[in-house]
Order: sequence, then C-alpha cells, then structure tokens
Amino acid sequence: MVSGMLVWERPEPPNRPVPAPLSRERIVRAAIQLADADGLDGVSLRKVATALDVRPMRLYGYIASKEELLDLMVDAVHGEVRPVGDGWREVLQSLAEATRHAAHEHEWLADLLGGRPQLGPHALASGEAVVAALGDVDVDAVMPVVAAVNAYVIGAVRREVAERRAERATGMDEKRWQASLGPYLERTLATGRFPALATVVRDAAHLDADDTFRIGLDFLLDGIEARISR
Amino acid sequence: MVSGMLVWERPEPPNRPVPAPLSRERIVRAAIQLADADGLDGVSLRKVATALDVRPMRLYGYIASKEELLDLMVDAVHGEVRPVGDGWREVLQSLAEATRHAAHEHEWLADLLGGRPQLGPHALASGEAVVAALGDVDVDAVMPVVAAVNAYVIGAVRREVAERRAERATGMDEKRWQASLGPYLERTLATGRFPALATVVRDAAHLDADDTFRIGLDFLLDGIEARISR
DNA sequence: GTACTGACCGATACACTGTATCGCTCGGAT
DNA sequence: ATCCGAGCGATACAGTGTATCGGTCAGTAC
Repeated sequence: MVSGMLVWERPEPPNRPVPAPLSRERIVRAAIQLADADGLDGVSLRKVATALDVRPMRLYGYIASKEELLDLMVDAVHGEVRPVGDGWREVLQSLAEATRHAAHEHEWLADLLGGRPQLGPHALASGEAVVAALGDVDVDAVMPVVAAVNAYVIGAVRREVAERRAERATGMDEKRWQASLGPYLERTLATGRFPALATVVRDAAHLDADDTFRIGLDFLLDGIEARISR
Repeated sequence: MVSGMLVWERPEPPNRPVPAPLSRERIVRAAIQLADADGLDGVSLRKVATALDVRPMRLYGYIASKEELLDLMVDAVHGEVRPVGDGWREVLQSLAEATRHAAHEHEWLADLLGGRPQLGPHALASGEAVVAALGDVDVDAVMPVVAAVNAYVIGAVRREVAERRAERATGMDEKRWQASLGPYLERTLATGRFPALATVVRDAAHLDADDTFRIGLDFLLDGIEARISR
C-alpha cells in the first residue's frame, strides 16, 4: 500500500523525468561533472548517486569500489586524448600537449595520473596510436621512449597543477606570484640560507607554465632523438 | 577531584613511561612509521595519536590539518635526500636516484610527490644544493632544467610504484608479470584491437625497472646537455 | 492459475574519517 | 588568595565507503 490516503486525495508522484536507465557511462559522466566542479573531494558515491537520482548502493551494481570509479573516470578522459601528427616526434609531442590540455580542463586528473596502471580501453587505444606512430623506431626502443615521455608528462602536469592551486589559494594573480613567489618564499630566501636559490629566483628570467612545459619536453625529445638515430 | 574513592583505596596510575613531550618531529616520525607499514590509508590522526599515547585533538596544537602533516612527512623524507657528485649532470642524476630510492623505502611518497609545492626547509635545502651545483650553467637555464628533471622523477616514480603495487596485488612475481603482463592484458592484446602494442609487447626486450628509469633519465640529461652547451 | 525461485534493490548499519566546539584543569601572575 | 589564560581532551557532527539482509517483483515450472 502506498499510503493511508485514498487515490483521490493523493497527489500524483512528482513528474520527474525518468532518469534513463543507469549505465557506467552515465555514472562516470556524473562523477566527472562533480570532480570538475569541486575537485576529487567533491566526488563521493552518495553525491554521484543523488546526482543521478538513485540510491547509493545502486552504483555497486556497476562498479565494485570507488577506486574502480576513479579508474573509469581517468579512462574516459583518455578517450578525449587522441594524439595526432606525422612521425614519432610530432605524435609524442601531441600526446603530451593533449594530456596537459585535458588536465587543464579536469584538474583532478593531475591527482590520479600515474597513480594506477592505465589499462582501460581508451588508454590502450591511445597507447596503440602512439606505438603505431613509432613504427620506424627500433622495436626495443619503443617502450623506454614512451615510458619516459609519459613519466615526464605525469610529473610536469602534477607540478603545474599543484602550483596553480597554490596560487589560487593565496588569491594572487599569476604575475604577482611569479614576481614575489609568495611572501613566505620571499622571507625565506631573504634569510640567506639558500643563496644559490635566491640568486636564481632574483636574476633568472621567469618562464610561464606553457614555456616551462614545452622546454622540458624538448629536452627529453632531443635526447631521445639523439639516441634512436644512432 | 579524581574520583569518588579515597586516595588510600585508589591504585596509583599505571606507570607508563612518560611519552617524551610531544613535538612535530615525534608526530611526523610516528606518521611515517604508520605509512611505511600500511600505506597512506594507514595514517589517520587517531592512529597517529594512539601511537603516541595521546588524544587525537592534541595533535592540532602542532599541526593545523592533516594536509599539513602530510607536507611535514614529505619534507622529512627530503631531509634524507642529499644529492652528491661533481658537475651538474652527476648532481642531477644523484638527486633523481636518491628520490627514487626514498620512494622505494616509503612507497607512500609516490602518492604525495608533486601533489603540492615543496617549500619545506629540507626540500629547499635540497633545491639549494642542486642549484648550487649548476653554478656553471647559464642562470636562465637553471630553473627549466631542474623543473624538467623533477617532473621526470615524479612521474617515473609514480608509474613504477603503481606498477609494483599492481604486481603485488596479483600475487605474481616480477618475471611472470613482465612475461605475461597479467592475464587481462594478454587477453586484451589477443583480441587484435591493438596490433602495434601487441607486437611491441611480444617482440621487444623487456627492461627491468632500474634500467627503464635510468634510460629515461639519460634521454632527458642528454637533451639538456645538448642545449646548455651550445 | 498458482507456487516458487532468483535476481535485484535499497534501507539500514557499521566502522571510521577529519575537525569544531567548549567545558575543565592547572600553572603562573597579580 | 585570586584571577586569568592557555592548553587539553571528551564529545559531537557531518561525512565517508561499503556489508548485510529483508523485501519486492519478474519470470518460470508445474
């Protein structure tokens, strides 16, 4: 029985649009939206469930744990990253830039990148595309090269996002942050305990994030080029 | 009043050894022990507190949040990492290897590396040592070079630890894992959807973790060397 | 048509988290 | 002798991931 009231007095159930049958894809999309808005802390099974107008335990029919959900989120983003270009160098560069770009749109990706092996279908597809583009490279060199570029990208993106968050937390705009490196660092360097650091911070040209990323990547690709064409 | 009982009937308090007055150092040491044993999940303020025979809220006299505790843990490990060597290349290489070594003893470090800007005293000291060793390098090149090496190390260590954990989870020893890449991957590659990947996995020599790390680092350092000596 | 079964669903519960609040205690200053 | 202020910690709160398990309901066997 629905309630004590007779049908006649009982209002119809609110006409919420039938929430299309559940699916991993819908779950992952909802989780990504939450993460985009509030970071990884904003993603809880309860919040994902309510976003889908569903009770939390329902999700366990589609995933076995929250970790699996995070894995699915990462793989979904890999689906947006398709490296393009001619020749191994262009492809690797494009992979790196595309990954970085994805992490700009989905900052939470930086928290997850490299945290677990990426074996989802989209990650594999991306890997396939890259490896295929390295067809003219010695087969024994392919894995180390890809691994090195991946490692660099993971680390560079993490660093960059961490810095960006720190800036945002202080409320400074980028220019002032770079110039002063934050009041704390300024004070610390002024103590004279880190003279070499202080010198570099004072005298060196300050690169923006784009250039820093690109230059490091060029270092790496140059080194790779030198070795594989030998 | 301590209790309703008169002193005469009341037993003396148990003679637990006075737990040396609290300090950040003791807190951090306890947290690191927990993390070494059970991973980052094993670190909760309650567990740290009980390990120190102290009530949880007491810790907030020394730290403002759990994140600060994690920052302190990372900086403490930086204290064990002292780069050595002659010339910029040796020093950077030593920094990289030492960081990797630290992450082997403290796997949780991989989860934290790059997650937040490292501004603690030990991290700065380490940075100072590195920058000092780059004295003969053009001042404008110092920061990009250090940033690139750091990025590579962060990413490589994360990848490596993630893989190691996955291996451990499957219960396989390293050889079998490398040979078969896990039953899942084997099945997936057998589908023929990733022919290039499959070829590489089948035909290429498989490097162990040490070589993979070292080779990627050499790529990067080679590229750096080529640019700064120009 | 009826009985049974097996799959799903979700309410509830559990153990645990980080941290805000706020009385209490106690050492030291007046 | 009195007050004060700092530190301590019990308690509480809002949240977490997930195990359990009774109830519901569709489909099947007779």
